[in-house]
Amino acid sequence: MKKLMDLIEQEIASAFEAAGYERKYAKVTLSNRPDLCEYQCNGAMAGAKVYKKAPIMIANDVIAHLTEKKYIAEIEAVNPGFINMKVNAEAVSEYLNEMKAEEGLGIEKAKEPKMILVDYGGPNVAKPLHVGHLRSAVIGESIKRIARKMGHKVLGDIHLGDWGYQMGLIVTELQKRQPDLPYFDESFEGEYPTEAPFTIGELEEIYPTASAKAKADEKYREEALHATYLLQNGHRGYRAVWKHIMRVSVADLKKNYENLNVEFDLWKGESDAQAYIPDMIADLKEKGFAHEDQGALVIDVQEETDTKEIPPCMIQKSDGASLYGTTDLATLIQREEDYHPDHVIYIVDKRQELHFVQVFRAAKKTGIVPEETKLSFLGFGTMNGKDGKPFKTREGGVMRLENLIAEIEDEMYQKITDNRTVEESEAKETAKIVGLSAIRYGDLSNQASKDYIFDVDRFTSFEGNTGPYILYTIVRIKSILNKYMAEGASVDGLCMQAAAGDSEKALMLEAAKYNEVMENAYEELAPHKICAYIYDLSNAFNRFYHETKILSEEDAPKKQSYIALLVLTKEILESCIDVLGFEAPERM
RNA sequence: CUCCACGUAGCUCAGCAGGAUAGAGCACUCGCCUCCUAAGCGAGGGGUCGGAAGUUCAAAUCUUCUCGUGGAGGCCA
Repeated sequence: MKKLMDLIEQEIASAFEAAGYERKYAKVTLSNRPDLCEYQCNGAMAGAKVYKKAPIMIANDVIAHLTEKKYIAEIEAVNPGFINMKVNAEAVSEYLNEMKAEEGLGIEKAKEPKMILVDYGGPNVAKPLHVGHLRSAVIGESIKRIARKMGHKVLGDIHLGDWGYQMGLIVTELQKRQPDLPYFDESFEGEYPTEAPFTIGELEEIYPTASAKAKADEKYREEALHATYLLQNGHRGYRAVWKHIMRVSVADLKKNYENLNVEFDLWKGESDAQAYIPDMIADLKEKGFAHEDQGALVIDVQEETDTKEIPPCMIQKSDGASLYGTTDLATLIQREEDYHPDHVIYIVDKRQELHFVQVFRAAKKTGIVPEETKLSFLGFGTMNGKDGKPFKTREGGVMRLENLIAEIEDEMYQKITDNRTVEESEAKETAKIVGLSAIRYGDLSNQASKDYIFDVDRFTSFEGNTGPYILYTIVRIKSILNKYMAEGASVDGLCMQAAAGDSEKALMLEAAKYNEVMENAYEELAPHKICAYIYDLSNAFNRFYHETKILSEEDAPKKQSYIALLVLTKEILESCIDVLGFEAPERM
């Protein structure tokens, strides 16, 4: 359904037209002076020059020609030329009733759904997830869900780092430790064991050990490089080891992402793109897109309008090996073949921006990706500790994601048991749910592109702009609705009446913004706008709650109207937190 | 050195397709539970929006310069 602001704008636009002014000046915005009005239009001032009239005259003119007044209840021109409006409470309640009855709470879904692919996560196999992986996972998941909410067809791809030197290192170290394994017996022709020769714990230890050895020992490094080469060229035993690594590691990653409530539709990785590389390189050479430069194979991506030098996109090192640009391009070929996406969104550390500029340009220039396909880079900032420096453990090491989650859950558990007496198992479960909201909301409430400070105390607080505060608000509503239903009444099919009080109307106007906020968050790929919105909505609800005795209201239609408003508020909040990737408990 | 991002209250952050008195939260001071979760609500103090010019009727928002911080700049991702 249409946005409330657009409905208001239509009325005022007709008045602009009737008064002889262009409709485009009728842009309506939310009032920045809530003490004066609810909505405003500043078009009279914008048009003053064109029409050579004082803004206030235009404003008065427009008001005089306002004939449709379904939504605009009060309108007033104020110097120098503001047009201030208040909305008809009756129309707002009707709007909300319609919204409540609709499937998607009034969201106007895309008429032509796009195929969108979100590339996020990006963990390396055989390495534990650390806090650096949090942002990509949380932001990507949210972008995916927002786009889905807007009616698009969206696939999330984890894009595993599962190929290359790191794998060679593990194979080499494993061979040193267990040389008798059949994988390393060149004459072995039988079936390899189905059981992996290591656990995830061992794997996580093998990699850093091997990496350290390679740095210290040139010979070891060469062995690892050779193992990498053999693996990539189909060495039977190494491939079998690689499959074990993948199976063990992916199982562990799935578990960890599940704990974070992050779900990938595709578990593709760099290895999947590998098959496309030889043809791609041959093709790029043949068509003249790629040329040799200082021994490496590159694609020029410099454009005339550039103010700075953009280095070429490198697709092959001088030793013939491929590198991340190669894989990223090949992955695009694969995606084009498999899904033909209209839009690919990369959720990656912002420091990789230049690399993606190169890849995007190369992809477009070479026709790997059609001209009309949108390629977006959503770069996120660093997660810092309280000291403003990259987040570390107390000992100064890299913090594992699962440890961070556990720490937050403990903190939450403490708070829950300190505040109320709850059963052990329920407290644990609630701590988990609320803890996750604290982490995600803490991250998402900041603009993705900026660095932010991860402050455990602040994020787990129940006060202020935090996940727990939002959940607390939802729980409050649920509690009232449960009591209402316990009296034998049903919450279904109730309708709202026009708001009688200020806090009620404020809550209603806030609720009416839902579809607009969601659309805007989608267009700008900005989950933090949803956070800001539900914080406002929660505040509006809590104010209303404080002044209004809902269950003890004696006027039955009024009471039902309150309940209907509560149901709608709850549904909006739940829809928003779902898009942010967490949910509300029954009690807390 | 070149390019990019950021700089808003003591702290953490919004606002930045220009609009009226720059907003929250935390912290600080005060008030509100015989009443649906006080993990709440209300009130108060706290700002030359890093600095300087410019564009405009109007600049935190746009442009240029400048200072500070962080980042990137062909064979790691």
